[in-house]
Amino acid sequence: MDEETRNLFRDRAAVMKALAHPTRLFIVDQLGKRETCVCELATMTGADMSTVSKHLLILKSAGIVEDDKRGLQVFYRIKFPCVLKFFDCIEGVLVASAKERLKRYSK
Amino acid sequence: MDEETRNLFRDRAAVMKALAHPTRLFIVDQLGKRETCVCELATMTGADMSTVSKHLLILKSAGIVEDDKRGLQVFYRIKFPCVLKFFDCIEGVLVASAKERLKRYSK
DNA sequence: CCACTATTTGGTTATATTGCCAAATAGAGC
DNA sequence: GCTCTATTTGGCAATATAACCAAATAGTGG
Repeated sequence: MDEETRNLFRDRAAVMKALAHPTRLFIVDQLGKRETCVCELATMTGADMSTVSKHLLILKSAGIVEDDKRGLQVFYRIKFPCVLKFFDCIEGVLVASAKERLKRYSK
Repeated sequence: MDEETRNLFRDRAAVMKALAHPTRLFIVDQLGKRETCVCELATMTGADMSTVSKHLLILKSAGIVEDDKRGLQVFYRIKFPCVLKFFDCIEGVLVASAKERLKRYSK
């Protein structure tokens, strides 16, 4: 594997990494419905606002979301809706795993 | 956010996490082309075979790949090709980020 | 059974991530 | 300017990940 290939997969992994957290996935899912401010996301997730803010920074740095300050509040929205479509694929993986587990135990 | 929702996003994140590593992304990409044995993946990635084996276990536990032992070798193949389609989305995110960075510096 | 090869497992150390608290920043309205 | 609210930033302790080496396991062929 050459340097360039290595860099390509490092960069791709960085984007995936940004998505690889329950709270961040929830946030992305929510932003897929409508743009939402930090305070509301904090209430929804039950996490500290500073924690949510950091999660949002991670998503923003990865280029997945963008923000928009209006008055005191900062609204975040999703930049790449294609990310949302991936959830169905994930869901398929989860369902299949659950079925296999079920089959294993019922034998 | 109720317990059930929390669990759902935890499970989804677990799958994303399995994908959120350069070597594992490379492996998934390669398995998308053809099933491949551990030894060849080790050569391709330049990583220790034990390291590759652990990465494969992570992907397998997540339900993304499956294995098939034939003789001394263990071949891995992808179970959910839809994962591969997500790469295009990621690529879009990366290209957009690169463009923005370029624009910022050329001003 | 022995030697050889492919793979997995265990263990250790280094590094990265997370979440909380406290403090800093920034805009709104009196 | 002061105060209140929303957000971000800094710092720290707890936890999770990763990579390497060595050792164990498993199948092959003499």
